Amino acid sequence: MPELPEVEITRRGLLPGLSGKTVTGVAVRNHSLRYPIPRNLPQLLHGRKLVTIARRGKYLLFDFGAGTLLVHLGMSGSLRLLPANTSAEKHDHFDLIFGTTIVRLRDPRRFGAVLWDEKDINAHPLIAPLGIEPLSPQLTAQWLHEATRNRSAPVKQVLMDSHTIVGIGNIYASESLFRAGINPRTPAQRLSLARCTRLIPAIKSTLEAAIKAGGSSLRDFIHSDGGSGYFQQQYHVYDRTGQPCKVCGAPIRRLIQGQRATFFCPRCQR
DNA sequence: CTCGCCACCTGGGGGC
DNA sequence: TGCCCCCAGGTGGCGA
Repeated sequence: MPELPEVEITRRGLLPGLSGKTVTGVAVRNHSLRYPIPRNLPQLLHGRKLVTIARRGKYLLFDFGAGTLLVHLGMSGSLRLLPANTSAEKHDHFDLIFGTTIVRLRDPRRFGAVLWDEKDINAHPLIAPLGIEPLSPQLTAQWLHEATRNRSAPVKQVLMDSHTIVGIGNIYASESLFRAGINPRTPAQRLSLARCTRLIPAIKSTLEAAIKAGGSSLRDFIHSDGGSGYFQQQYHVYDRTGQPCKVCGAPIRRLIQGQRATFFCPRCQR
């Protein structure tokens, strides 16, 4: 389910209801996610007060001051705020309980993660190697141009490489390249500075639009089906194989890059 | 270093 | 209805 916008929408949806609250319990129904959920997590978390929720890439960082709970939603994860007496369903693996309110992780494919760290979170082995935040002012055309000079891989795959830029997943990589008019197969090192200058605002506007679309139905996203904000997105190319380009009418094409589907307009994207 | 491929896991949809 | 195959929004780890 989640790329950066969905993770950010989740963060914003959870924060107001949880900041300053104290953990009264933890329920783990299935430890076997991408990494095992620590066996002693209930003891580790009990009685701790949540300071805030941050985000780094697609990781949610529940900041308890003296420690951090890392949560990754994988391909199919979602977090929702629910009344504490809500019965758990099949793929509800983990609850963080704050009195009468719980945060529940549902993740059918179990590619997600729930981990605990008491050291400097920025030094955590899963966090330290992460690349630049796409919505930060640090990400500029010049930065991208320099960062791609030795990258022979297709630009689409470089956009999805979390050690370069975080948060851009399969959907928004295709959508950003469409907005920028760049063919996804272009070797990243062959992007001119002028093309980087088109691509950066395309990435930022794509992600910001998705956050905005999700934010407009935040209540639904967090409180009901976990996905309603997401599907209001209007895709230009993603999952539109054979349908006419909304700009030029040419049929949208699908190809495989790194075992992932890529969608693009062969006329608008050169 | 970078690249390209594999693995992890479950469920939904289409074809027969 | 059942089976089989393909597909799915992520990413760490491997060998080359």
